Amino acid sequence: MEYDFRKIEKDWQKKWKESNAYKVNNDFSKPKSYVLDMFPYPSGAGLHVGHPLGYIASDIYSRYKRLKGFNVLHPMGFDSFGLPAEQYALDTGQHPAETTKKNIATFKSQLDNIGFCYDWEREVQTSDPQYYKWTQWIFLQLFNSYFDKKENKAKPIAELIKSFETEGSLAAHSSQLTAFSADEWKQFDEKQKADILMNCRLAFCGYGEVNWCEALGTVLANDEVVNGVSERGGHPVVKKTLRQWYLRITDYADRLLEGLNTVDFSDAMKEMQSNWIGKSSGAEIEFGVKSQESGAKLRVYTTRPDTIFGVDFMVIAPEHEMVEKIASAEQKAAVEEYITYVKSRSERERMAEKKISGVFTGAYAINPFSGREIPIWISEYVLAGYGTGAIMAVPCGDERDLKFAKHFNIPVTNIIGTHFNGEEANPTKDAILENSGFLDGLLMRDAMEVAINKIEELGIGKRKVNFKMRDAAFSRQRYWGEPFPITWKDGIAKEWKGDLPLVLPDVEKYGPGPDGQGPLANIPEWVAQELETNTMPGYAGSSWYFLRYMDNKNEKEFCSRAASDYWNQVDLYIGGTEHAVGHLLYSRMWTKVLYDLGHIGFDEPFKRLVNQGMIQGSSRFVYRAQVKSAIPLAREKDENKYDKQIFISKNILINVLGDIEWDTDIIDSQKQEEIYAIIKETVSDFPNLKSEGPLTALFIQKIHVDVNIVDGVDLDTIAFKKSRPEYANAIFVLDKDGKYICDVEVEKMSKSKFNTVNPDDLVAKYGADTFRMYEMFLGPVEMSKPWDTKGIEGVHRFLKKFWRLYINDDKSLPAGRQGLIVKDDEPTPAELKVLHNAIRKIEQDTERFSFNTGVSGFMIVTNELTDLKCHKRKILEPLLILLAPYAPHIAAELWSLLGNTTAVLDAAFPTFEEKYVKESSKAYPVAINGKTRTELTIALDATQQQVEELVLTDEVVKKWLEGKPPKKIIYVKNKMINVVI
RNA sequence: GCCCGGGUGGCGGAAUUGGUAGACGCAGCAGACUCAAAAUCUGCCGUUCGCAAGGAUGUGAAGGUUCGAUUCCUUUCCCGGGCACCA
Repeated sequence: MEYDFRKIEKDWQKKWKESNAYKVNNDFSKPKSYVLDMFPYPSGAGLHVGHPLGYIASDIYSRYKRLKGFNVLHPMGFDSFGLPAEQYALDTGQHPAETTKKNIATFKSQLDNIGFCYDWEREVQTSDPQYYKWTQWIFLQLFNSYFDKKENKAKPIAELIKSFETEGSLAAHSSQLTAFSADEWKQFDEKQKADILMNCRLAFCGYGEVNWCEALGTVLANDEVVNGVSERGGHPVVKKTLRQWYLRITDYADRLLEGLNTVDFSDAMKEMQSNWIGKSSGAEIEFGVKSQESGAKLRVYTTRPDTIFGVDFMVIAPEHEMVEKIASAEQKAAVEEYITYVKSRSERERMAEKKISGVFTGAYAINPFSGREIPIWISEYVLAGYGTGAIMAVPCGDERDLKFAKHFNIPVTNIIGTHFNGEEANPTKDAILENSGFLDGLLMRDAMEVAINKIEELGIGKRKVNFKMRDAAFSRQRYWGEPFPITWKDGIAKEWKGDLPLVLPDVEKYGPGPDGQGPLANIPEWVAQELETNTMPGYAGSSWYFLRYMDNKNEKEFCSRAASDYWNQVDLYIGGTEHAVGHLLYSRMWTKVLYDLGHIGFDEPFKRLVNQGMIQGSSRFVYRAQVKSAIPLAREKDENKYDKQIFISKNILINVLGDIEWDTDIIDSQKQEEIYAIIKETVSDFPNLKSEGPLTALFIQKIHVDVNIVDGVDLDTIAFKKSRPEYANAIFVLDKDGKYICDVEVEKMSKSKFNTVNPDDLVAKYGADTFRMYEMFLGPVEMSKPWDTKGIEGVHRFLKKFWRLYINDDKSLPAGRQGLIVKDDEPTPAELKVLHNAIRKIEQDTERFSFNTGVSGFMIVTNELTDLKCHKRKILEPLLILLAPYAPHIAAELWSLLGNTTAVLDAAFPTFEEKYVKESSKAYPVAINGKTRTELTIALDATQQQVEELVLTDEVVKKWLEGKPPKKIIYVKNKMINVVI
């Protein structure tokens, strides 16, 4: 009886489906565990082997928790709104809903193939009107709320309106609001009131810059812009200001920061989030400006007010409102030219730029303490959105400022004496200040307070806490997203009065609307209702989906309070670090808002977060030789002068060309001759280069080849010929051993690089259990690594070996002697020790997410029990329960073959018992000066003195001591012994 | 540029708290079984010197702390992720 994984897996998947084995009930009597994966965007390319890495980990953990007696919620769904489906619609005219539906069906069948324990009845899809009904509802909660700065929480905006009527603007506790009295408020007209309220709402409208592509008439995402032009078509892209929705996430900055102390995320993750929030304290200082326009003030934000005497120049953002006002007549042209240049640059480019650029405005700021005139510059490295969009530059203490000063020959003032060497800036806070007027002689650390106090005293600035984080842009000029339930009349935004959901209408075409508006602006009926034409961004639906899984059929509420009180926080959330600052911060904010408004009972969504690494693609390349024109321009159109395609094995090229960088497909003429000669050996009718004329040359191109037809680096030449019609008559120039060797490179896994591996293929060949265990065996879940299918055989072999502990599959034996060989004999102490070591190992490794070592633990226990020839029920039955989370199908089959009528899914995880693994002695490594030289078996309760005596009688130790007494003998109980000589 | 990770044999990786570097698996080599193949089993397997016993060396690089460093500290190189409209 062989391990027939195909039959076993098919049968069990069917049984589990029929018996609803994965159905999760809101059974409030049991302890709960909520295990969640970041749900996928259902791309047209389908699932590749990178996707399931986290899903398998969470599936193992869910099944493990179930064996431990928990009611486990482990759902799956789809983040099904998004740009790629819309782009596909633009290209093909197919409705995104149609393609999305198709893609989801593919994803689901691929997921089911791997044997996950999802309860599909709880599935959510963000583009489903029954789902986005509640996304819209939550948006309205945000729209109808404000952040009460005093209570530090969201409250209904109706309460604010009431307070305005009695207290005026004081009620908002906001410095940004222009002051008004209660009476004034009552006098305001509707528009004035609406504008003030808009400044308080958690979801509000403002103006923001977008990547505008005039030629395409549309707004582009950052990754659709490459080197300042559109990725599609290469059209110019400029900044354009559009009305946009925003979420006031900055009001939650402090709570988002503090909340990190209450969750179990990695330190790296917490650090990334707190850096993103970027809380800093310092001062805003106003400088008088000497320019054509008198009375202008320049407000800068600095975290180092103690360095105010070291300011040698100011830098303001090119977008800064003062630029036009202060630029001098002589500098005007230069300033305008610079601003035009900056307009064409993306924010990313501006920050990543190593080259220093900038222009002098011709104006000067006045240092309020020294009266010094400080030149005001413009540079792209200062962004308008950060702080005040203006900085005071202190070159002796800031590297970027120093580089700028050096580049433009601005003299540098040293205020920190010997701490500054003139070459490198020193950002220390521990220097004694010099050249610093009233701060002279103070330690910088202490001078900060002194400086701020003085600044406040003089009324030229104030203490200020600043956040780097900006409010989250929440609208897109796109079709495939949630419509806003908002109408606009006379410039006033109002809640749409119809019943949610406000359904996304069909459109004729997916192209942009007029004036940079989204496609919805093309629908007369939509516009006639004065509905908002923007749609919500991708992260809207994903900011709260974990709540919907708890109660996804609820038609009255987004999630009943009973369900959210029970399932509560996600106990374990798995996903990639690429979501560190986007999705995670947004969903944390939404959770806090829902909590503040009393809709849920917790204000952090994810209790524990585990990051899964990226699976990269390992691309394979072949080298193609062609005879073409030597002139680059002509070569583009030029046909290959030989009618067959010739591919040369990598090693042959390396022998001739060395291990060179392949950034060009042209090789020098002498090497061409050598390669030509080699080709000629295989291809006798290959055209003579010279006879084709002097303008003809040999070109070698490096071309991606599908990894699935390469075994390691050996190309399957027959499969290759079949892979494309133009390769049908390909000729291979092979190595001496007759092999075609491919080149290898690690890249992102993507269809276009032919390096994707479909889990379906591997499941078909080795089974889901093997696939699951192999993905885990690859390495730690958190680590990124390139995919390599080699090695999966080893895991498959292990499962076959495991099978043979239970079943005799020796075909040479008569049928009667094949089959189950498990006996009811009592196990020996050695066998019990092996089992209990395994229980401890698997339990620990599963708890700490070390699935790779868990798999190797299974291999070890299988090897050991095979060596012991152990076929005893009391050992092998508990072992099946250990294996069930990792390889559920084989475990279920053997469990049932052992005669069990209950499901292994609901067995009880075996209990580890110390008594079976207890040792009385240990083989200690004995090191001389830290280098292990021998081993001594010593009782675990031995004293230092006993150990020293034993060690000194050892022959190996004596040899190293050469008769001299040791300086010291270090004995660490249960670890090691070190003899110092 | 800034922030966060990672770098250990031919390859994936192990070493959980500073304590035997290379568990487990792949690949490779040698052998057993077989008419043969597949499957399975046994042994070897970082580099280097040595017949061997044994020694030297070795965790990206350079330094440091320590009886002892893959692990801690400093400097540095390379690779990956993020940087606000991909999801």
